[in-house]
Amino acid sequence: MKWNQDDGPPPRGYHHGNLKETLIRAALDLIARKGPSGVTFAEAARFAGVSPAAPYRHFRDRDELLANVALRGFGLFEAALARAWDDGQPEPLAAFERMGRAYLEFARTEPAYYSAMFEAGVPLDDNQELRAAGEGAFGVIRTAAERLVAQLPPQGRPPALMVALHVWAMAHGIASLFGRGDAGRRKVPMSPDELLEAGVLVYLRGLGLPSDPAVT
Amino acid sequence: MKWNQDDGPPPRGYHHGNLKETLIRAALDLIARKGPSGVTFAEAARFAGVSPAAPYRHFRDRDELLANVALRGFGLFEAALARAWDDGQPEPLAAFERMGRAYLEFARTEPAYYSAMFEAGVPLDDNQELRAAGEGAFGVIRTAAERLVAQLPPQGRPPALMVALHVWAMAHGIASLFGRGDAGRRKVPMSPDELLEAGVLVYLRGLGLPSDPAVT
DNA sequence: TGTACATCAGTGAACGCGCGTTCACTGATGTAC
DNA sequence: TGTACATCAGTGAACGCGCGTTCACTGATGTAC
Repeated sequence: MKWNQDDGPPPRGYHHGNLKETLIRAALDLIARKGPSGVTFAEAARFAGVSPAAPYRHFRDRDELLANVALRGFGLFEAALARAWDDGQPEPLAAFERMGRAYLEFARTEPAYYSAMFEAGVPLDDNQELRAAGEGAFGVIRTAAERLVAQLPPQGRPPALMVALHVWAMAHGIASLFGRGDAGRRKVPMSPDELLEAGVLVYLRGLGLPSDPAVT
Repeated sequence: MKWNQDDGPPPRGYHHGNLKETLIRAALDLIARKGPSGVTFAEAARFAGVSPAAPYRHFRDRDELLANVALRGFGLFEAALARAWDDGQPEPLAAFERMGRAYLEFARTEPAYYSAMFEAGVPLDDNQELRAAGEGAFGVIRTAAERLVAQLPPQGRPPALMVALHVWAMAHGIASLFGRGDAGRRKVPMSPDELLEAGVLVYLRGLGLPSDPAVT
């Protein structure tokens, strides 16, 4: 599995041709097997079949490599959430629940990305691009929250930002406590999906949703 | 700060006398400075002022050291939650909110313990004692949820376990996304305490609480 | 109370290992003319 | 189209370092009698 680019002939010879990409994939593989702290430059290079000095042509250090993984992860995450939300079609509440399931599905099927994004301790402060990517993903949740809140009568509307943060926190909490296959995760008698769906429904009822009787 | 036991004269001479304790403190210090993956046997020994072989008299390996830290952390955590809950005095809803604040306070003031308990990847499967300690802490939340749920009319009671899991997930989500001083944490325009309190209140309202008009 | 002995807890030197990082280098690729 | 040259991307050898782990050892402590 060394030359696992999606297509095209395996590159050969002196120049790898696709090393940056391959190193990111190697990092994902290492995160999946040993956690974010198990990622080393040397082993990523070995995985890619190049000399240990080669990664320095593409990343300043290990942190920059991990930041790239997280950056890519946020992009995929945002796309997955946006696809599930689908602009609130056909109906915001159902779309919102669908987005919640997409959140957990991402955490479950891409634990390495999720880990790099939220648990690797990549500093957001000195990486504007990464911060923007994270906010892009959160923006999907926030937009969805705005649509939901807009269904409430104007005098009783909570801040959409707060609603988005609550839902994000619950989704992240469930994903991180119960949502992954790691040994060490707590076992509970309901699936993460059920747990999140029920939690969000209770929460939204607390907000007064659904308030429009025309909506099922 | 090498001989920082709480009291008593600094031990001297060939036998340290308090090494196990000191190694655990060293591990906490290292977690606080570098995260769980920054804990090494060698550096813990150096911190304690003993030879690198000494820790092997007390812990089989690094994982056993971290498991001990987590174990102790769960004990402190359970005590802090139980103290805040205070058997639901004077009134379950207020006590519940107090417990929520205690949760976040623990995560904020003892980030090293919190990290060892929830993020270090210490495997719960092969450590029955640790699992029991974790369940002990969760038991406090669960008991509190039972008391709250009992205030609802019998026909509309949700499972207390589910309620406890939802609240735990939200508290953990908030603590882990916004609740600590690390660089890399998201900044939001409300404090974690406010966010959790508001979230729990909305959630409980969704359950139908407070349902007893005699309770303020 | 004293003595002999077993056990405990820490020593310090040693080892192999993998990692991060640097360096002068070189093969391959792209481009100006 | 061909040639000269600059630039790019990877080499491979080397280094210092800290870690995990083992080992025979030894100082200190506890206990049987």
